[in-house]
Order: sequence, then C-alpha cells, then structure tokens
Amino acid sequence: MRTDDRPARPGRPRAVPDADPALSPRDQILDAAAALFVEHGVSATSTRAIAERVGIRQASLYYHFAGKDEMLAELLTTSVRPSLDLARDLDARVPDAVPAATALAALVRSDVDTLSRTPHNVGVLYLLPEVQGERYDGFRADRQALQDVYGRLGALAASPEVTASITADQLGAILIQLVETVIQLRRAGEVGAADREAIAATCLRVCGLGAAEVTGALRGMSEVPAAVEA
Amino acid sequence: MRTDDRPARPGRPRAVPDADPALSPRDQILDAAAALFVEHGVSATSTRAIAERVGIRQASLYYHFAGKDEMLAELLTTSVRPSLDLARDLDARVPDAVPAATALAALVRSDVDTLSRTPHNVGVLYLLPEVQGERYDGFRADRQALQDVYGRLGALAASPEVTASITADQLGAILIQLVETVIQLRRAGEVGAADREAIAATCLRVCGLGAAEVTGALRGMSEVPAAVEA
DNA sequence: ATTATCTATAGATCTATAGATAATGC
DNA sequence: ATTATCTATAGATCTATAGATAATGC
Repeated sequence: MRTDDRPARPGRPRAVPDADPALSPRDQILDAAAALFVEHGVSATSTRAIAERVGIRQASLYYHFAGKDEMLAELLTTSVRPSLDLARDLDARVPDAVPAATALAALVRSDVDTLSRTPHNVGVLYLLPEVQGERYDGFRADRQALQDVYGRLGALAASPEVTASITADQLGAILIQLVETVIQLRRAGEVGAADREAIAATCLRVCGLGAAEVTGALRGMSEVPAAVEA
Repeated sequence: MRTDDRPARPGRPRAVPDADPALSPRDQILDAAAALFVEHGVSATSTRAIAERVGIRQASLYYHFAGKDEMLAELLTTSVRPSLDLARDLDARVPDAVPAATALAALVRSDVDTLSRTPHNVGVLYLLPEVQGERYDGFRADRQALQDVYGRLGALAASPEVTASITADQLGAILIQLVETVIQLRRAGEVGAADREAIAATCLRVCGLGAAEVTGALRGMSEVPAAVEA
C-alpha cells in the first residue's frame, strides 16, 4: 500500500482512462469517498461505490488505503487541522497582541467560511456515528482542543453578565455548535454571505457583546490574518 | 406484519424468555434499534444485532416491522411530534396571550429538557445521513415546521438591532442548532441543570435580549405550561 | 383458530487477498 | 525492475421469505 501522495507513477493503465490526471490517485479516492460518506454515511458506502466513482476497480483501492476507516481518518484530520492551527496561533496572541473579541471574530469567520466552501460539505463527517469510535481518538482530541480555544477566547471576550452565568466549557461547546450551523444550512441549500455574517455576528452576541461591539470586532478582525502571516 | 401496538398476545414462546413483558414487543424492538442506531448508525446496525438485543431471532423482527427504515421512521416521528405540537400551541398564543420572549423561553426549555432526557440520546438520529432520504420527507417537514416556529418566535422576541441583521429563517436555523447543543453535550458526558440553563439563556441572548430580560423570560415561562394544559 | 414466535435458507451483497499484467524507468 | 492497476474469488456477512411450531382463546 502506498501511503504518501506523490503524483501518479507508471503502472498498468486503468480500464477507464483517468478523468483527472492532475490529482493523485490518492486524492481522487479521498474526494470520491468524501462525497459518498457525506451523502450516505460510511457504512452505507461500499468500497465498490467509491471505486466506481473514481473510475477504478474495487480491489485497486487497497493499493492506496487499508480500508474506509483510513480514508475517513485522513478526511477528518485534514479538515480540522488548519482550523486548529489558526486557533492556537490566535490563542497565543490574546490578549496582549490581539483583543479577545477580535481573535474570536477572526476564528469564527475563518471556520464559517471554510465550512461553507469545503467540497461536498465535509463538515457533515463530524456528525457521523463512526467518528465516536476510538479509531478516531486523534481527530476528536484535535476537535476538543479547538473547542477549548473557542471557550477560552469566548470567556475572555464575554461581558461580566455572561461570564457569571456560563462556564468557558459551555461557551466552547455552544460557539462551535453555532459555527456548525453552516453545515446544516448547506444541507438545505446555498449558503450566502448574509448567512455567514449572521452566524458570525451571533457568535459574538452570545458572548454578550452589544451591536456596536459586534460590528467593531468583525471589522478589526480583518487586520489579524495579516499579522498571522507575518 | 403487526403495525399496531397492543400488549403482547399469545404465540410461540421466545427461545430466551421475555426480559421486560411490560413493554410490547414493538416497543422493545424500537428501544433496541434506537440504542444501536445512535451508537453505530443505521447501516452499521444489522437486523441481527437488533434482534439479539431484544432477545428474539432475527427473522422475528419482520413480524413487527418491514425493516430498519420503518423503525427509524417511527423513532424520528415520535420524537419530533410532541415538540412540534407544543411549538404550534405556543405560536398560536403569541403575541396576544403570551409575550414572544416568554413563548420562546418555554419552547427552548421544553426541547432542551426533552433532548437531555430521551433514552439513548435519540436526538442523534436527526444527524444521521439516512434521514436525508426521501423516505423521511415527513419527518423533515415536521422538523422544518418546528424550525419555522423558532424563527417566528425569535424574530418577534428580537431586539431591533438583531432584527436588522438577521432574517427569521436564519434565526430559526440558529436557535434549533443551539438547542441541539444538548445532543453533543450528552455524547461527551452527563448534562446538568447548569448546562441546560446556559443553553436556554443563550437562545434568548441570541435574540438580543439583555441579561434582565433573559432571566425575566425564563421566569415568566413557568406559567405558560399551565395555560397550555387548560 | 389465532398469534407470535421459531428454524432454515436463498440470494445478494461486501471486504480483502492472491496473483497476473501493462505500463514506464533504468 | 518498479509501479499501479487489473481479474478472480474465498469467506463472511446481511436481508427477507417460506414454512413449522408452541402457546392461548373460543
């Protein structure tokens, strides 16, 4: 089994010619698996169905992956990682270099935008029952770490009234849940800029920010990514 | 196939004696299916596994249900119906007999409490990919109707700043998503009264209510159920 | 006679391995 | 020689039907 991801190498030609030779076979398989896992779930997706969508024989999948589990693990990890990286980066700059509300706004906007654009709405994968298995402990740990950052930034940004009635853990769970409203909206139809902004603004309002502070944080946010790149 | 739900009638005895004769065989099957669907998903749950959990033979399931689909359909419907009934009831009394914020508080509290107590955390079923199939159009319509009420009550309760930046549809999606934070919390561990209150309060804060209004609505709420029963 | 179960099983999958083959690279 | 595919298939399911059977009810 090949586990790396170099471009396609020579080998016996496919029975059906490669539809997209620009993508590595591995990525073609991941893309097909993502689409089918999101639509039908993991168990309802057969390795045959994945192979058919790629345009290869069922057995050929096993040259690239040990099985569906491994495909799912990779899809989960590559989708949570960038978000966690940004979260940690922001977390480290708060509150000295960046106000908490600004950092939270930046994280929320980034995650909402990413989730609204991922191919096949892969955020749906987080909801699948398979993900509860210990096979995916690593993913769940990353996700929990992300939630913790949400809770920490939220608690720092929060008004005293809010802080009095809600813990950082609760706030983390609530904020991440709110961000994932995008996933459900995408299931129902197109997600527009207004939807994304409504969700981002709601995340800040949940922390007790007033209307002026909400728009302020969403504005100030636009400077942060530049700082991060530096 | 028997589709009603009378108490058990005579018939060949089970190989393994009935563990809970107080429940009809149908309810025993639904309970087992719910537990397994929540834990592993529908496709990953075999009819054999359901039967084993009940304590009957696999083939005996088909005397009560046409298949897993029918079990899932019944579980979904019986879990959304009571909530939709309450929502419609409240919706009809707003704003003349009951203030919108009070009605929203009552609906949120009821749904949060219900979801936090359902056996096996059945709210998880809403998230399964199978539910997107047209086989479950009826359930999804009920759920959309519930979401619409959330949006309507939320918009009526909302402060002008909130109404200016968010539509009733967006608010409905956000509120129902927030309520379902309970489902995720239950996956992670016990859900306490503080968690339920944090979520309920957050739903009201999302509508732009201040701290005083939030606690006010959650208080006034307690009178509403009595009015509903009348 | 009616009911709710049982046993047995056909037919349809589905996964994962073994081994062959058709390319390119050296 | 190496690589990426292919063909073929064993073994393990899983679903849903046919028909038998062991109770109670009349």
